[in-house]
Amino acid sequence: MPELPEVETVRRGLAPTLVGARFARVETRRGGLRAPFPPRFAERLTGRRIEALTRRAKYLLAALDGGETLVLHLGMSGSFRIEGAGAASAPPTHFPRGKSPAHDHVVFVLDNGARVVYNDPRRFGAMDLVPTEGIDRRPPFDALGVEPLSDDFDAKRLATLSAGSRAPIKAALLDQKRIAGLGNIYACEALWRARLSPLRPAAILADAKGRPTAAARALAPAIRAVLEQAVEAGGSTLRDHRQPDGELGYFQHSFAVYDREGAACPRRGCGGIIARVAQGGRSSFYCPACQK
DNA sequence: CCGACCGCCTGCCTGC
DNA sequence: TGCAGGCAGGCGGTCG
Repeated sequence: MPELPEVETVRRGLAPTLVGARFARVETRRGGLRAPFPPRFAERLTGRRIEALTRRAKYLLAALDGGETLVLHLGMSGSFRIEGAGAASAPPTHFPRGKSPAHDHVVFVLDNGARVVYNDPRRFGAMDLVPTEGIDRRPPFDALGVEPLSDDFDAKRLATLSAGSRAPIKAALLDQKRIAGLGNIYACEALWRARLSPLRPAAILADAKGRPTAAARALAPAIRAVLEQAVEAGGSTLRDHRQPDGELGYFQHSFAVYDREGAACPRRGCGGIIARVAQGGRSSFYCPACQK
């Protein structure tokens, strides 16, 4: 599920339960996810206090006392749910599609009585434990681009990191080394808002001197707006665990173009039909009538 | 250096 | 109804 807004929603949902608490016990139910868990993972977490929970791109960072940070990534299908103290209700008896207890891979038992359970059917997620000191200078964080919701991101920055690129603009938006946190959905949605075709070369965002073009001045605010609105809505597909069933789960949202192939373009007076094209093995959705 | 492609996993939907 | 095939919100490695 998780692009930047979903990860931010998860962060906000988990923070009240996690921050200030200690890990009383950590259960790993397999040796790892996409990669093996680090050595002595559970033992190194046990007894540690979570001092802060932050987000960088699509990563969650739980800074612990003792100098290490728990790095979490949800991959394609990861989610957390909170059970016990701090949860809105009893453990769920109903799991959304695919989210069976068989895919509960890690359980964090906290000293405040809560259990934070990580579920991930496809196991594309990741967990690591790394020194907090200098974390930004080590992989994968050293390679991440600008945070699109930060003050550092604007049309000028977008132009700078696109100048001279021969990649399609859609591919450039998905490149985490340029902009960190955009995924397929919000890249499609931002391009629609900016009326730009995903097929155009990224280089059109900068002029010959690397200055932002009108396209960049449309796209940068569109990226920011779609992400801000999605965060505001609690993520497009995840609802936070303040929901009555106590679960971080699905909240279907309506998109302008994403997954709407064949539907009418929602832009007033456009009348176009949403198309789908494959780019780099990913689907891009756009309106050929109004996105040029 | 860049960009295209593949593999990692499982579940769900489609079409035959 | 059954089943093969395609597809999915991410990432990192390889190859040209």
